[in-house]
Amino acid sequence: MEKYNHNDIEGKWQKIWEENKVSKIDKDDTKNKFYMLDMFPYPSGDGLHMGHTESYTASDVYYRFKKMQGFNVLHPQGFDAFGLPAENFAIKTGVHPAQTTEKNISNYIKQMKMLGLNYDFDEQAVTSDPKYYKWTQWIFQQFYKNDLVYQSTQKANWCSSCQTVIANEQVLNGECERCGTQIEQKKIPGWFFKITDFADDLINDLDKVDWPEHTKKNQRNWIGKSEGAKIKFKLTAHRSQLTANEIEVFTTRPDTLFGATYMVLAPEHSLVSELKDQITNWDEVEEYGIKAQNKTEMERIEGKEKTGVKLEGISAINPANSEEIPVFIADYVLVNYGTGAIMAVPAHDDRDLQFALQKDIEIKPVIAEVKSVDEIIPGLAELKIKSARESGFATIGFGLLMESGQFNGMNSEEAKKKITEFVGGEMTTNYRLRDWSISRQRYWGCPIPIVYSPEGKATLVPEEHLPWILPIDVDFKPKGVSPLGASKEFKERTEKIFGKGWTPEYDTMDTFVDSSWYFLRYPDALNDSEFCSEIRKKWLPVDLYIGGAEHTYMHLLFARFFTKAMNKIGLLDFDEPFLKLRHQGMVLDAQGKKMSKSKGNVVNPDDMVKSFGADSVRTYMLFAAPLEDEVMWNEDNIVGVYRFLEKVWFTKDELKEKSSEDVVRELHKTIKRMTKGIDELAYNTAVSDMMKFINTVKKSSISKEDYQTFLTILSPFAPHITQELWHQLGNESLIQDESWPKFDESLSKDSIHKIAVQVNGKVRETIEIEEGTEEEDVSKKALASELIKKWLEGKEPKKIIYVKNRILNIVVESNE
RNA sequence: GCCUAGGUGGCGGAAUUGGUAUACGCGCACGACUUAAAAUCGUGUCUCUCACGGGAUGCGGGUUCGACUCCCGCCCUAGGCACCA
Repeated sequence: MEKYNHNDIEGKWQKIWEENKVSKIDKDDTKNKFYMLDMFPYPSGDGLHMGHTESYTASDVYYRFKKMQGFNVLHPQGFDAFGLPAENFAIKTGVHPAQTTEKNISNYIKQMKMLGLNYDFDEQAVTSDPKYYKWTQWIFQQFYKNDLVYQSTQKANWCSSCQTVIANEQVLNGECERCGTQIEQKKIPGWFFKITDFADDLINDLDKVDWPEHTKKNQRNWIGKSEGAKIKFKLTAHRSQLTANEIEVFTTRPDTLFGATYMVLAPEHSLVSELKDQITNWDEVEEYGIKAQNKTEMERIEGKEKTGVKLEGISAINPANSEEIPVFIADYVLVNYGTGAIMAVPAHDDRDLQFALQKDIEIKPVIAEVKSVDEIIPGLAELKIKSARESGFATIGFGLLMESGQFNGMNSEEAKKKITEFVGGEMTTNYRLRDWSISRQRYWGCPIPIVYSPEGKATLVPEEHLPWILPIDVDFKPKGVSPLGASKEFKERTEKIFGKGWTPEYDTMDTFVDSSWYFLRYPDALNDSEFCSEIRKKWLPVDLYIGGAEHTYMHLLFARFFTKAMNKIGLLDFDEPFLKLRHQGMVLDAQGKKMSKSKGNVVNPDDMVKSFGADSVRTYMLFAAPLEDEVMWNEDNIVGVYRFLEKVWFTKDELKEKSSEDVVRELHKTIKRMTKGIDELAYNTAVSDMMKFINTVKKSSISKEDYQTFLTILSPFAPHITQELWHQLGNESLIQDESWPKFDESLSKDSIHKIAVQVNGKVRETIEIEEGTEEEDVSKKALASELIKKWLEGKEPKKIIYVKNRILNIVVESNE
């Protein structure tokens, strides 16, 4: 008996597969197409991590399964190669990001091949490659021409010491992660994509796609559509004299207008400075404004503590009841959501209530959560106030209006419109989604193909000059402007083409732009004259997309936006990029902790493959937990899968003329379950089904033919060992020649069922019945059992419930 | 704080979607083989009880003949929160 030597087998077949180019497909043949897409990795210096390993194996299994089912499967891979880590590395070491990236990519490819992942690396998409980003820039141009791009400013975290914008995640307790300097919020000018134009489509079209429900829910919440009203409040100053100023608020609850007992403006609201002369505590107001400016958005909205400052000398008039109410600025109101101002109804909004309790503002309930007027008891308002003060929670439900003048007794929904009308407001829709700011003050990104005239007017770089190449003569150290500003070549190139005094745009694009369309490139990755030819576009859209749940919001939303925008322009004839989406969970260490370099608990797939083989690593990754759950990488457990493969290996030496009947039945059952299981990406149970099968075989006997069928269904998980055995049995190429086996429905079912017999819901006996036994006969058999007779204690059954082939419940009495 | 998901043996997990809770794997214990060990094979392994039986799916309630599964209220963990990818 020959030992199972995974290293020899895997190396040998990987070499043969590469030489025979088994990953090549005819891309012009889209008749029976299936587009299987992976989220492409950022090629970091740490190499492929275990999360990639799981996700890519999952897709590789599905790819092999579909291929065996006769589909022409596109299964590409590429690299999201622009990004900050390479740039930071360059700042530290001076090594150019292009060099780092190239090195990392070749390492990634080596690792992917080592895992037996079958990609065609001749046609990749590498976002930092000018051949790729030429089309990123070209799409930017199309967006620009179609009025989907504009210039504006946005607040960002600014580190004055590093002289650069930094991400929220690099801000620790308000300080720069790198140098500890206090972070300020600075207004940065830049380019924006009009994603909000598509807000409604981005919500509604989720109905068209097969995605996890929670992912859809998250996207809807992120877009945050809310129906409400805009209502204007007049302002008074100097002992209640009306001023010319008004505050417009956005509210989703205009029905509670009579309960608005104060107003809040975002500290940055333009009206605040306009009212400077009327505000008698200006110093305090200004100081608060500066503090709020330097908080990140999350610091402002998190936590129960609400802060704010009353604008002394100013009041507003509640347009519903003409009452004079105080006006505050508070940082829990954000300037870029709604109108940047709110009417506050502490009785019916938790945040308003918290603020009101701190500032001792009147709480005025105006909604009774009841269905009929009779249920509104006297003193209800007082009760509600008391409960709000004690619990800290407002009542936010709907119901009938009270304490609201002529609207008393009206239901909330109707009152929304009526009250809005009454005060001259307007019903409107508001979104949480903001336009996409794509400018980054970074080097290692796609240059924005814009140049400025000496007068400062922005113009597109004409298509003939694309790719608008990222200059290489730069110093990576940030100096307050984008690194591209330091390039002599870039400036000279611009002046040479456009004339003296012209300057290029120095910012690069958000790397999310690159990854928002890469899947459109794969079908025709080598095309120099189009981003994708009409023939190759038939591969699109993606049939199945697998990737991490951490991309639930941004990447997936941006890619959907790109698809919709390109559809609108006429570049694509579909408007959803990913028909089916599934996530893979995170891979944690054996203690359930996230793997990170700083913790020193990173597991390297190379080492795992060396010790256990790619087949074991692949199969174990998928066996350890459901795909979408977290996987704890426990090295001790992988031996179970290794032993399973060894059993498969040695079974080759024990083949018999004929399979025993239980093996035949188990085989058909296993094929049936695997066919369904792989299709649903329920890989963990699919692997356990195969283990059960082998356990049956060990106790029985299997023929060569049935053994080969089993190798076929195992091959997507463990392609190397199955191919080797396939070869040893005298066959050619499993992956290229074999099709997915069919199962015999009648053989896949048990003929005898063990069913549980319950008395009053408790299992008291198990009986065996044949397939197709009538309910009556099942009852008879059960009632004839001595054990059951004993438990019935001679009482008459009240009710008998039979669930086919599963359970029979005899109800004698309820337990009273 | 807000949005979303999840809590089942010593551990990873299974449960035909409301029908015999703990499949499969790891670990552990005992046995076989061995001078011995490793490997392999076999048996056992939720818990309390001598037993008859009873109790367990994060905690507390509810619906049902029957609840890991559905409903209500808590607690804990994870992901995301717009310049990391």
